[in-house]
Amino acid sequence: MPELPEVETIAFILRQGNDDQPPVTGRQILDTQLLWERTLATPSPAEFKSSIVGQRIEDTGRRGKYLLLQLSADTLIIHLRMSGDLFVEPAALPPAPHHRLILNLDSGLRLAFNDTRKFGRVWLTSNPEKVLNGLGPEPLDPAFTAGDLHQRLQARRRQLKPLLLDQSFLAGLGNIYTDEALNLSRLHPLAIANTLTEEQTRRLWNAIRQVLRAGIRSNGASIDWVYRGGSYQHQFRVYKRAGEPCPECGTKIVRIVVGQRGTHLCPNCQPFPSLARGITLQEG
DNA sequence: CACGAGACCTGTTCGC
DNA sequence: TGCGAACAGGTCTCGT
Repeated sequence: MPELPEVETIAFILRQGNDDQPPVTGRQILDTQLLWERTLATPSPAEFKSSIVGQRIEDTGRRGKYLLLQLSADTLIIHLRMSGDLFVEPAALPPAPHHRLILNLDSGLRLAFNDTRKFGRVWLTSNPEKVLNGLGPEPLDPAFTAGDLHQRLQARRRQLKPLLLDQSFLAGLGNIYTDEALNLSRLHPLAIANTLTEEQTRRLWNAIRQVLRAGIRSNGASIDWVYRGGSYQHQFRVYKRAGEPCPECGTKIVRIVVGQRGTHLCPNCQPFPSLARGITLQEG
């Protein structure tokens, strides 16, 4: 479910609290319940419990789509994948359906990892770099420039959409924000990375950062029954809008499949780059 | 290096 | 109404 803006929002709420739940920072972990074993990537369930009990949650953060809980000694890393979510709730409640891991905290609270589809994973480690080291740059990092993006694109011959979804190329984009960024920058999802001009690259760089920042400002996007609190779905330009008019030109938005992912675009604003592909083939 | 298919899972929505 | 197919915000692995 969650992409960079949703994970950023969750990290913020865990740190600051909101109307629905108090912050978890400062709370000590008293006990754990692992309800679905495969949720725990590492270490073993026994080692997890003995290591984490007694540690305090010092801070929360994010890297790509990974949620980071800095504990007294270790880092708890959580990836929500498609359907994961976190709840801070009274420790006395019976576990809700789909709760996979519960951390009982002091003050009568617990932090519950709820994950309908069971794709989510949790790591407890003293060396978070080991889990995170394959990730590409953070798109909102001030050090990540349009020039950096251009250089990375020129080194690749893949289609734009699957490349932008590749977390080792750039960390944090998922299906929603990729479609939105491609539409905003007027680039076709099947355009080949190393054919982009500097001007097109700059548009893409701007668009990626713009949609991610807008997503964060809206506390992320909520779709169907998954996730809560976000409102960015009301600003979607193309995602899940097949058949509806493009906000720029009114042309009907089209849904295609790219790399087995539903992909939404305006065929007028994002024309298929047949010319660029032809040149590449002749040169290659 | 790049691509596609299949796996991992459960729940909702779509089409007939 | 009922029922199977398609689809869902992600990633990993394997074969070509």
